[in-house]
Amino acid sequence: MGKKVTIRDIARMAGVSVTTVSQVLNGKGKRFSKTTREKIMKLRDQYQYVPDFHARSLIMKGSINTIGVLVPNVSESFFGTFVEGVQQVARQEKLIPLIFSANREPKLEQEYLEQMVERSIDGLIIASARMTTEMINQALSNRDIPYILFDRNYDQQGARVLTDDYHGGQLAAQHLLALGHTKMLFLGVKNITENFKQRMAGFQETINAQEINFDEDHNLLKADLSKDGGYQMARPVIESGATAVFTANDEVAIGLMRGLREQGVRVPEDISVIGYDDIILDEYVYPQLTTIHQPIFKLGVGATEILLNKINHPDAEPEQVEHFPVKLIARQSTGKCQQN
Amino acid sequence: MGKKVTIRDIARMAGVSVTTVSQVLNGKGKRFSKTTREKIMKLRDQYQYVPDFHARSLIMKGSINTIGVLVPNVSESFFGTFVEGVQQVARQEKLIPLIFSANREPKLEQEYLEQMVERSIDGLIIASARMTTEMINQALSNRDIPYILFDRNYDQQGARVLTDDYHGGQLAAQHLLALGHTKMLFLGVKNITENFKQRMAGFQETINAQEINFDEDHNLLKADLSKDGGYQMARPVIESGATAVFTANDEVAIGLMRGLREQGVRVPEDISVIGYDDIILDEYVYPQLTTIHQPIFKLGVGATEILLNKINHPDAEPEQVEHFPVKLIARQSTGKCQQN
DNA sequence: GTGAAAGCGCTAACAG
DNA sequence: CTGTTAGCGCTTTCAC
Repeated sequence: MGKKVTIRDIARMAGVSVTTVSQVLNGKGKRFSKTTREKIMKLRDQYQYVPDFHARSLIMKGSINTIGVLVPNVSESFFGTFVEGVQQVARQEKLIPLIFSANREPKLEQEYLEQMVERSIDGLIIASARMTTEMINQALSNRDIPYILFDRNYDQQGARVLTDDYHGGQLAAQHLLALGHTKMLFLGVKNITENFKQRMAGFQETINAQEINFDEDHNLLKADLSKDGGYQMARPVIESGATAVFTANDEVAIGLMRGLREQGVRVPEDISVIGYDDIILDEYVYPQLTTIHQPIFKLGVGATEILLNKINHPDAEPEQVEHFPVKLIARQSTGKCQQN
Repeated sequence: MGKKVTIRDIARMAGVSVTTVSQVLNGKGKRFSKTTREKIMKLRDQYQYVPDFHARSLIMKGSINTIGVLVPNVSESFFGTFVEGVQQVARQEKLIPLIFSANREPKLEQEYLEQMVERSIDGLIIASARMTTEMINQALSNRDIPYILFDRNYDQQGARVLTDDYHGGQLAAQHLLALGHTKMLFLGVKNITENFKQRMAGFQETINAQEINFDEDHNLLKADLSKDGGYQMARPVIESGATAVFTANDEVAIGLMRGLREQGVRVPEDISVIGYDDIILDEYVYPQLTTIHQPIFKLGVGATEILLNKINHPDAEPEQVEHFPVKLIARQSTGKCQQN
């Protein structure tokens, strides 16, 4: 218990040189005698020698097998599942994922990013819709650490995994239109980012194509991006007179449903609600939430795979982008428009 | 873009020695001329010099301001909230929390623990009910890294934050008894750990004291510790004939409620359900979940504070234990027993 | 005011 | 088969 055992201690005790110990312990010791090897191994076990990580990575730079994962908020189911996807491939590849949850605060994101740089991680998965490429490069001190982007602005550069948010918006609109709704609302968010913009654009344009009016002045409401955010918007939603609401994501939808219920509004009889993401929760709320499915876990897997690829082939083609499909999952929170 | 700028580069460019640069950059440069200082600062900004973390911690061991947080599963709301608590104080204290989510796999827990040791973190928060003190010490290579335990076996040694699980079980029983229930069930988990044992003990003994029968053969069912686990147990719960169920935690309760609903059983009219933890979700499900409240966020804060204290005063009193209160939150998932 | 030198714990040529 | 030497990037005496 206590003081750290160094490679030198082991060497001294074994009566050999430091090199020998190092080599043997790193499996490069074929050339040493069996006796020596065993002696060293025994000593290592006995004193529970663990090589110093920092000393090690000081020399073998870049090969530490650590990746950083920056998410807005681990405690959201969406990012929790995403991280699980990352972890799955990380484990296969013997990578250690360092998870940073920045609480949606740009300053913290920046800080964590810098931390990761200092710790010379091998690569980075950034799931933040807020940061611009510029901010990222800034935080990365213009070093060429491979990173991949997720859930964020399309116009940025960089390798990334994408889902078609525009199409997701279309699917939501088509579903609601097919159910006969004409008064529809998009419950967006205050700090709008590109992915949400796209969802709304797909939604809006599909509706407008049916010669049904939808414009930002009358059919757009803004909530905080959370369950509570959705909850708070129940009254405004009711007052809007809409019969169907498409929300920025499932968290907002679940909050909204709670609010509606407390106001005595029935879902879907009075108002249909459709969310976005397909988080696990959707099947556990009542009524079960109709939503646009994103393959969240797979996104985590995909992001990690692309990153790995970038790490292993730094000189490869410039920007790798992988597309993942979205689809409609019709459950119980949407129904025929009853207002005729 | 590219190659890393070292302190030597800066020194060379400034025409001074490495020492000077180091001193100036670490704020210990009062003794240097203003000109020199400014020159160095300028160069640092210009080349975006960031000191190498590993080189640094190799020398100044132990003062890196990093703590490790090992949780079973970040994507569970409970641990997500807990981690947020940790982060709050971490940020105030300028600590970087490294989050590891071990997916409830002992092997992974062990592996991550070893990783943290290698990276010479300053301290450790272990939220795993599975690992024994022995396993932990083993993974920690018997080094004296301060750590604190959470959500786990009481009989273990070590500083920790605790809530009174036994009392929580009592509260649940009292609540159900007051509602007139006599046929009660504890929906426990397969891999039982001390915290769950305690909950059940408090529950069971309170009930037995009323001369109502409750024994493990008839009144205990075991589920996987997850929403799906609870969901799967709906049928057995119904078949048991119980009018009230106390679940191991809220996740299980929420899953169970979904299962019951799908089987056409009403909550609370037919069966009352009471959970444990008071996760955020409880207010968003329908009916809102009655539960035993644990101050999850505060537990995270408390754990971190104790750890910090241990780090800063390694020689202090042996084991610090902080107790946090639990309380009953009566919502809508429990009601009067209708079976008379 | 400033710098030379030592060394943190480790690995990797290169000699023997 | 094994050891010597050099050095990763940085901080820290201590001498000039």
